[in-house]
Amino acid sequence: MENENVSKNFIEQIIEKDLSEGHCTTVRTRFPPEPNGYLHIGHAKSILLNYGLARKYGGEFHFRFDDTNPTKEKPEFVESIMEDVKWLGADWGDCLFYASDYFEEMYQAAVKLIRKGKAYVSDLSADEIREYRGTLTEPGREDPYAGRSVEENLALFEDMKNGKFEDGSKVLRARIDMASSNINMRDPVLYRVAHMTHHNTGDKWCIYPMYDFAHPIEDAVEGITHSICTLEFEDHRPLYDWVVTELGYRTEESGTPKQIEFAKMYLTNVVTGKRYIKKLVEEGIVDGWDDPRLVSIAALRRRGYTPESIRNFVELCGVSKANSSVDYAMLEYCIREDLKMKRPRMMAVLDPVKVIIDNYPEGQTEYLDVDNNLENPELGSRKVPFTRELYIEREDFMENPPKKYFRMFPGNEVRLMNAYIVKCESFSKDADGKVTEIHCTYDPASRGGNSPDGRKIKGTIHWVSAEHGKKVTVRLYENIVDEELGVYNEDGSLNLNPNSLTVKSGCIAEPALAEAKAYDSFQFVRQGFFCADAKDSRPEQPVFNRIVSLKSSFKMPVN
RNA sequence: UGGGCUAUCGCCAAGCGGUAAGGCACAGGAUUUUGAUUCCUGCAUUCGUUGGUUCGAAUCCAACUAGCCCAGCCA
Repeated sequence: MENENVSKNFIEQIIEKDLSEGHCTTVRTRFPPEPNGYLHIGHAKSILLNYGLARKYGGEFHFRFDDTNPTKEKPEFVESIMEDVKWLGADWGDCLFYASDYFEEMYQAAVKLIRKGKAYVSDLSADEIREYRGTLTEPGREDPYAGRSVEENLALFEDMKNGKFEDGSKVLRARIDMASSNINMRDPVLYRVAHMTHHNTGDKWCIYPMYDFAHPIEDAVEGITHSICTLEFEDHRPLYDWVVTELGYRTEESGTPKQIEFAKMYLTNVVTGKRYIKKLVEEGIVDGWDDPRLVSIAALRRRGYTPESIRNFVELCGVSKANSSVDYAMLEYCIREDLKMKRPRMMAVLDPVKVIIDNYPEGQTEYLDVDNNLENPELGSRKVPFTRELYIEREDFMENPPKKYFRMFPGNEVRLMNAYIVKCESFSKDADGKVTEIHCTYDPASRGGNSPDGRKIKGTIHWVSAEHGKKVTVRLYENIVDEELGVYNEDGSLNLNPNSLTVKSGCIAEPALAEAKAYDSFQFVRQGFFCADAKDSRPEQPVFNRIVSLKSSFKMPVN
């Protein structure tokens, strides 16, 4: 972010222009979620964008719950949202706000508009309002109640506030232009009646402001300079401007608060829509909002993604106004990049086959010194037990290897990582032709995996002592792919691809891995990055979720 | 078919009248005790299309085409 060479995105350009032309003297941004669900990767972009901008220009970042509609909001969601924002590292300091704290101010603002003749109380029903609004191609018609006097409107609005009217029986509308080509300007509803207990204000209010009226006021009250939101609000900007100028919050010179829109982020091949995620959760297809297959912040955390990797990802994606879908490979690149230097690299065999070293003493255990991360000595080292009987990966042995296969096959020498060079002498198969046991001899002079005579050993494979190895559960997740789910069908049918979750129960890991604690993550040698599941880990047998696999493996030649 | 917005490599994305940054992905090659990493190398004579202005256009103008958003008392 401090890099001078990085080009500025369009929002930064707007801000710098405002700063240099004196439209504002400081920068204040905000992240205003409605507590009606869990945050996902798309929100992370908004959070980090707003937070990053505030930091970059030495301004302030506000975290505000946009809780103006009690019918959809729950305290459970404010908890989870707070946790996620904190985890992402967007430090809001003491700038935590609730839109509901401004209800009085908003009420007074509405009264002000009525006094100016810019708002009126309407008795039209929701259906009637829709009818009067017209369509995309036809203008709307004047509300029959638009002619009420200021005094009448004042009295009616006060009665609305005092609970004299049923839900839906009256609304306060702005008086703008029923013929506007922008439907949002056709006398939008400012306040509706809803006799409902609000999670923050309780039963104090029975009228609640609409987003279009509330949001500009919230921004203005907090001194937000740049109100950054997504593209679908572009058509609302004239209304935002109307509210903020009619109420005198914004003058010609200042120009702030101002709304700026950017394109939402979509990821290829994953379900990003809050609506769909909600459905998956409610139908029990996934195991909660933090199911590792989802891209909610909670899920990414449980899966083992780090805040740093997500920050970097968002940075890499950039900001623009063009609708786009970022390749999932970009996210995977970011987590690999972040973890590779800072996590221990351990050995675990996902699909074990037994290896016996015939010339190694029976009953002997050697503890070999192994660096936790060859590229980062700061991570120290550990002792790994080596014995006569071991497990290696089934795919690391082939009876009839194709060309350029340089792992284990009869007569070939390979290096057991950090241990010894061994030569495959023989093997046995069961009735189905499945390899059951492989016999090797080892070169005692090659301790640590060195070749004392300098001979080249092309293949290095990982292994686990049969005697000391511990069982761990490993889950290899595939992302839930849109097409396979059928989430976009008319009937909203959902078909979960059975391959989207694979449990490999037979995984044998080196002892150190059995001690993993929640959220500990490791690079399993040649298997990718894994994270100890915070929800399912048991002391006796930890569960690891794969974060992302390593880039490639041997590609079998096609004959 | 009213209004708003967008269009630059497979995917993001710079560029703001002076002759197409960068990243991901991909493909070669070198090093390697992870077929990982690292390291080189390659990867848009062309910017949705067609015209125009200009010595010069992805950048300005015009027309067209495609995609997204808007008719909640949701946000």
